[in-house]
Amino acid sequence: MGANSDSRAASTPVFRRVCGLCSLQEWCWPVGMGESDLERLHEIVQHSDSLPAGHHLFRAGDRFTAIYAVRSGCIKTYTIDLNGHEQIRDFHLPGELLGFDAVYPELHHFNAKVLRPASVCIVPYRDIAELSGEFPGLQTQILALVSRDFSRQQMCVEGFDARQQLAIFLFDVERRIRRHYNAGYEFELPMSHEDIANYLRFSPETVSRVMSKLQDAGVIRAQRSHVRILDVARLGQIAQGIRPEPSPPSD
Amino acid sequence: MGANSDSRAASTPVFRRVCGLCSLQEWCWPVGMGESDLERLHEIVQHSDSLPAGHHLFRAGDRFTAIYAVRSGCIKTYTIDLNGHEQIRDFHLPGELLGFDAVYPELHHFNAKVLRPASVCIVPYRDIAELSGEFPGLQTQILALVSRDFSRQQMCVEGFDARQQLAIFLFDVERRIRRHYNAGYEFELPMSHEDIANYLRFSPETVSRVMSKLQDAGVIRAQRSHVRILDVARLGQIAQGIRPEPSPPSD
DNA sequence: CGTTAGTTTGACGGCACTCAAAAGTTGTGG
DNA sequence: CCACAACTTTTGAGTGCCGTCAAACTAACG
Repeated sequence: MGANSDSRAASTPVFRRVCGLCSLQEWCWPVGMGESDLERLHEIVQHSDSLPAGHHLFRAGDRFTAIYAVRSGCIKTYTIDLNGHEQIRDFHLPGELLGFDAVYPELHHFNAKVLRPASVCIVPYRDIAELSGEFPGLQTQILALVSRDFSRQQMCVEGFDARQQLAIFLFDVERRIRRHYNAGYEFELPMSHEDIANYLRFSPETVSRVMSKLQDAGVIRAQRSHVRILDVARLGQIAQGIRPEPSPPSD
Repeated sequence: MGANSDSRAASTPVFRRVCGLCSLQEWCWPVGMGESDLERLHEIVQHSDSLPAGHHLFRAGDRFTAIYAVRSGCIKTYTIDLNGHEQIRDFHLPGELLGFDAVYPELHHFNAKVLRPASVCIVPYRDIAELSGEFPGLQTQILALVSRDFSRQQMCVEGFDARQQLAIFLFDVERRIRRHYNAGYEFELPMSHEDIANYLRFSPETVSRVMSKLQDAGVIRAQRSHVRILDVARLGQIAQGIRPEPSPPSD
């Protein structure tokens, strides 16, 4: 799975070729880290090869050993409920972390499965704990990242109807994708309608219907998973529950 | 607001009288802490007097300075959306923490308001960060607490219909209350039906209706906010989405 | 080119929301 | 102690959104 313990060329600082070049570094770890810190960090981070769709990073019940950072592709975390139905907890795109759910009690609550071919960084938790002692800034950074993901994940539950929830979802996913691949509000949804429906807790048919309605309204253009946001402002308004009706903000 | 800087009698270790006697200590902080650690901890923790219902611990937009631990009473965190409607994020009962939402970017996202007269411990975040350097176990403990609250808060969104969601809610609240006041599955809901409805994202009428149905089914006995769980096992099954119908687990 | 999985579209039904009013509870002042 | 007001909870009737079931359509893959 990993591709870490290979040739550590002596002359050039190897972390430049891995963590140093990684587009994630500004997101994942404090930018203020010095070179020696980065080198130290690189020693404990494992970098995976490309993982095929369907591959599991970990499964519910696995012992918690590491935190993962997505470098490319898409990974979903999910559980299986008592009726055997899949329940998706979150989608993880490049620049995002997963595995924190398991910090306590050191067991994974979720399954993590690759949706689109993905490569990840694997950060052993024990080493993080050690490093935190040396660099107080690191633990603050970790809490900040957890806090960020925490806040974000609550967003999609905020919608009052399917239309608003889907608008929030599209708005959010587009923004997260654009951070790494800017393509002018045009993008591929890395997950199926069925997965979206599962995540937002409605049926695949509803995803389709609401997409069509948004398209009819001229807000987006969507054919299957290929989406282009035509009216960003309007989509944002819908996501925020602003109806083009009455009710001035002065309540 | 605080009542911390009063007579520190020299002879008896004062932290015993405050943090040492506090019923929260086993929940809030590592039990493995030595006496000197506890003493140090007590120095930085402020203990509030009883706060009246309606009092705000902090408001959205406030600068993040401290984490709060509830000692008694009930506190709700909520936001106000663009239409001026309150949206409750969570209820905080004795033994639980709040304020972590603001770790990044050091601003509170939520309002925190006392529902039932409450007393809290106030832990300045700067001091926590300092202490964490000395005691590596502390930051692990904090992450664990965040992780615990994180997991718990996701529960109530898991229900597929009002019946299941309310069952989850009652089951959860009863358990959390019983941790500190064991009264044989009989308890007072510390929040109004309107707050419950807001939190679970349905109408107060639905709360009433579903409560009545659960009572008719002999699962609970409920008059207004006074609730007694009659059939714990059944309530748990409802919460887990188990219908007394077909669908064997072999899918 | 056939098979399969995923998406779109339609018809129908049920759960929960809205509107509305009655009943119960809490707080205040006489 | 009682009367009244303000609020919360309960109960009922009507409506709409979304889920289920079903079928047609499209894309992907061998």
